Amino acid sequence: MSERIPAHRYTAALANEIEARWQDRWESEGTFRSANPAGPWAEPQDPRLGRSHVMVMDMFPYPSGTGLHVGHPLGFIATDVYSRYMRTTGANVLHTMGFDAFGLPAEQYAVQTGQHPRVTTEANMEIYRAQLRRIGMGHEQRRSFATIDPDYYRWTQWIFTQIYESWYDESAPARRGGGTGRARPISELVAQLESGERSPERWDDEGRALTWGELSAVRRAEVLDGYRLAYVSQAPVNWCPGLGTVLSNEEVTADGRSERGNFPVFKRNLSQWMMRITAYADRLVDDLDRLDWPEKVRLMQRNWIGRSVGATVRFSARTPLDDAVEWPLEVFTTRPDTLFGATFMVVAPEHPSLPEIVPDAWPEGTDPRWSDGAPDPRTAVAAYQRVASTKSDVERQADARTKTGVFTGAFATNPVDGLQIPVFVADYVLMGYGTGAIMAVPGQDQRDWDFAVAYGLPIIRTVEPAEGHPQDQAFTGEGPAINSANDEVSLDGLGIAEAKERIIAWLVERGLGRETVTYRLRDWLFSRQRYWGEPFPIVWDEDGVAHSVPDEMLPVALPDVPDYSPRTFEPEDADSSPEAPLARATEWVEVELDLGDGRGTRRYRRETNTMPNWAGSCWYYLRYLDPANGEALVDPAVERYWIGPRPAPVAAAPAGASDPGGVDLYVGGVEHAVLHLLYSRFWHKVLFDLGYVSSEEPFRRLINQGMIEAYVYRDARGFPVPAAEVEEVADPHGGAPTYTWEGEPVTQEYGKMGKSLKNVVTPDEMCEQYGADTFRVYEMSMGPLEQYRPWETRAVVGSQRFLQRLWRNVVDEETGAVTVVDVPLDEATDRALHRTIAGVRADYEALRTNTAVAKMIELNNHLTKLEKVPREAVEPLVQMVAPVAPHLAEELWERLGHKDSLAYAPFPEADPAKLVEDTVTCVVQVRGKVRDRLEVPADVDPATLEALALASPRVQAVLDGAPVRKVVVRAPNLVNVVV
RNA sequence: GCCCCCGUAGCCCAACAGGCAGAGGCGACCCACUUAAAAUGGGUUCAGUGCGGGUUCGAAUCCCGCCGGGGGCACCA
Repeated sequence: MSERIPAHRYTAALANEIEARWQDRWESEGTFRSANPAGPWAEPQDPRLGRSHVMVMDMFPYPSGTGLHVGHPLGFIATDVYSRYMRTTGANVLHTMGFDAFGLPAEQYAVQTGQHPRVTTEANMEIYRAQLRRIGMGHEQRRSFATIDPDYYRWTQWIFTQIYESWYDESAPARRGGGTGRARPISELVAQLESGERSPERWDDEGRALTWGELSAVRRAEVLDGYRLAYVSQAPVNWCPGLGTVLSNEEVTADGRSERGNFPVFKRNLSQWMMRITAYADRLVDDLDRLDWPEKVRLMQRNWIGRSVGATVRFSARTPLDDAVEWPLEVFTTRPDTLFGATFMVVAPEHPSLPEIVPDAWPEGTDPRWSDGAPDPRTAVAAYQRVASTKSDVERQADARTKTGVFTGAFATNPVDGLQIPVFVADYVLMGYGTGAIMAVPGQDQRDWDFAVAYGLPIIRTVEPAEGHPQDQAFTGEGPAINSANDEVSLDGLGIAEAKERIIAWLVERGLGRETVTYRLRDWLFSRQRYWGEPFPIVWDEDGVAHSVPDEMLPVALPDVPDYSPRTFEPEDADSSPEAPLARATEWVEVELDLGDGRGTRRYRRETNTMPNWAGSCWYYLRYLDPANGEALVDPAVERYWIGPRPAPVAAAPAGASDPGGVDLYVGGVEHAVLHLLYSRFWHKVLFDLGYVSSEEPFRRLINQGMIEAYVYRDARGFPVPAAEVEEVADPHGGAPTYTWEGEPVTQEYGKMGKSLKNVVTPDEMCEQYGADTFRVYEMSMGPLEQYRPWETRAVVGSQRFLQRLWRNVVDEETGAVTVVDVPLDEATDRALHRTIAGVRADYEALRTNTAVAKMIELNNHLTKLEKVPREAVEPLVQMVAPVAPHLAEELWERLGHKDSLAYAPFPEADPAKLVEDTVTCVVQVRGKVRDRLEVPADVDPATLEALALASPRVQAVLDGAPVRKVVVRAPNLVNVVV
């Protein structure tokens, strides 16, 4: 059996041996080291610094206990191929990989096993490192780190301190370009407060404005918290008893459950750390235009930020029983042009003005539908509030269609026509958006229409509906305004945009309203009640005032504790409260420190929350640049060199846009479209504002790699069976095949790869059975990087055959001797070679590795057919293959007589003269259908070509004497005869 | 409900900027090597581009409407 296989065939065993050897050599020679211009690793003499540079990055992995499956390295291989290609073009390439190592699974595993999460996490990282090495990743090892390294999280804490010690000054000029608004050190705000330039806006009991000097330390801290970019707030947050922690909005799904674990989430008022990401909402939206990112991701971020431009309009509410008292009630609307159609108002159940505006008794003639059978408005509103507060988000969701609400007994004055309109309370208006109150315009809003119909309220159309628009629906489309005039202003006949402009101008003039921008984005909840995360660099003094820990005391190390678990609760126990595990480490919590603020040594309590998992991934790309720097998170010259703004903006940027800088290529899954990528952009912009980085964005170009999916087979009971053991049974009648497992029929479905689905294939198995290079070639030839595709192990052999043929084109399988000959290329081979070089180069450049591989297979197949393989053809092919199959390529390169690694050997150049053919095949069409083909000189002139085509007997036969109306000539490729 | 992406051979995928539908791989079939099988090598097969219209001399490609698949958002005023 095996003894019949030629001794020097490129088998999995030989591949494995070659691969291990080259991996050792790359490591010992430091092949993938890139050169830094400054900082601790400065190598200013490195010749690459004078050439181009590129930073290539993958979203770093979380080292889970299950290791990698074949889907995970797809993006890693793609970036490795690109990096290896770029090195052969002379570029200084930075490509490394670290680990996102804080996080919930390690902590949960630690809780189960009693092992420290650091121990299990580090063991997992070792497994990942071995797996990545085995598939031939050309990562620069010395730049790798994990977020749990104290040297790393020291700087994560340092950035937190910078954010904490900053405020957003809306009126300060932007650091670069036009406009205003940037983060500034809080000390500059304190100076303004001290000098009286800015008022702390605090008053004594008599209403006299207090000066900064008159405030107590506690009240000063409170004032500053109103400005800081990181602050503690007592606010409704997402409390998840099942996980024992609070969660950010981004971590809660639309149906009110935790993204991780799928536990119910409740709104609770709790004191928590927040990040003022909302201060950056505009820049986070606007700068998306300057990035080369998938449109889909940019759209998701725009939706998440949810900027909408509209107007705030002041209505005044009063009760019929007490005419004298008027309460201003502001609404936010994106359609101020429809103000004349506002026939009622709705406020959220939590609206703070409700107690003031609700009267003691129903007004005369209150519609019985409005009162919900309650004896008076106060009872009705209180009952409604009670029901609304107990409804979970899921329940609210479920009743989204039916509109419920109750009349408050109050009326409001519509400022455009002075009409009295009833004020309702209803839960379809949310306190968390706009002002928590709306003007209801049933004519132009379907929700308001539904409510109006349910409660018998009037409907006035103020936009002329389009022809054929159903009579029983709101019209939300474009059309001329109608019924929209008072003594001073008329919108009638105007389109929506013009009408908005005119009415806003009128409202402003009368002091009744103003243009307003609102956002769906909320501040980022930044604290978690977990053990396995970065401690906050914050201590609390005995007055309850927070202080940041001085830089020289960083890192604030995570202490060892006997018990890693936060207290978790029954998932449905909404009344439980979070308890952080660190709070139990009393020796760590209670400290005496001199913060260097002139107050001397004092007693403090450490903050016991930890940072969310996103903190470490917010800025790791910056640390890759300069990981050994102990003085700064990154040397400014190093940052400017690698990711500073480029001279030209990205291709799709709007005219006049400047380049924001950032990582040249970032590849990762679309699941991080909002969370990680939004948080990271926010931190980066703060660091930019404070002058620590020259780039305005972290990731200049982003690609979302597709997922590798797999078939799942289930038995009669619906349980997954091992996919690898399933047999395909061809249908004898040519229909769809069926599947069996251990002789029993099973069903096939398509989906994710996962342990519980019993369809996991690992890179280790593939390396063992085929070799790493084959595995890499297969993954890269399955399709475009962005595409989702099914894994098919039996198809891997195609890639192996390709490498075997390539091997055989250089090495004799029986003797191991190199068989290439030093003879000049025949013309066909020469042309094929240069066409391939040109094509492969363009494909690598554009990350189209699948088509690059196809072209190389084509050339290789051509060489296979030659009697002897010329060196002049196969050497460039080996170089071209190197980015995808680096071990095999290095081995062949060495056997071909080269001493140095080909990692930096210049990529072959195509000779343009050999890309143009002397003769080409011209297609002759009649009425767009191909009727003949002509071999013509490549430089044939159109008139000659036309004559040739018309003279073609086959064309004449098709024409059959019909008059020719027109002849389209695209010399030299095509002639189309129109009759 | 709104928005985005994708439908090409039995399967995975090519087709650059509208111009010959096929580069590559898997499978299937045939042949060679083999006692045989596997492995390897050589060859063959297979769609008119989801459906219906339109623009054009010419459409997989552009436009409109459906159908199917995937994803995002969802009482956001």
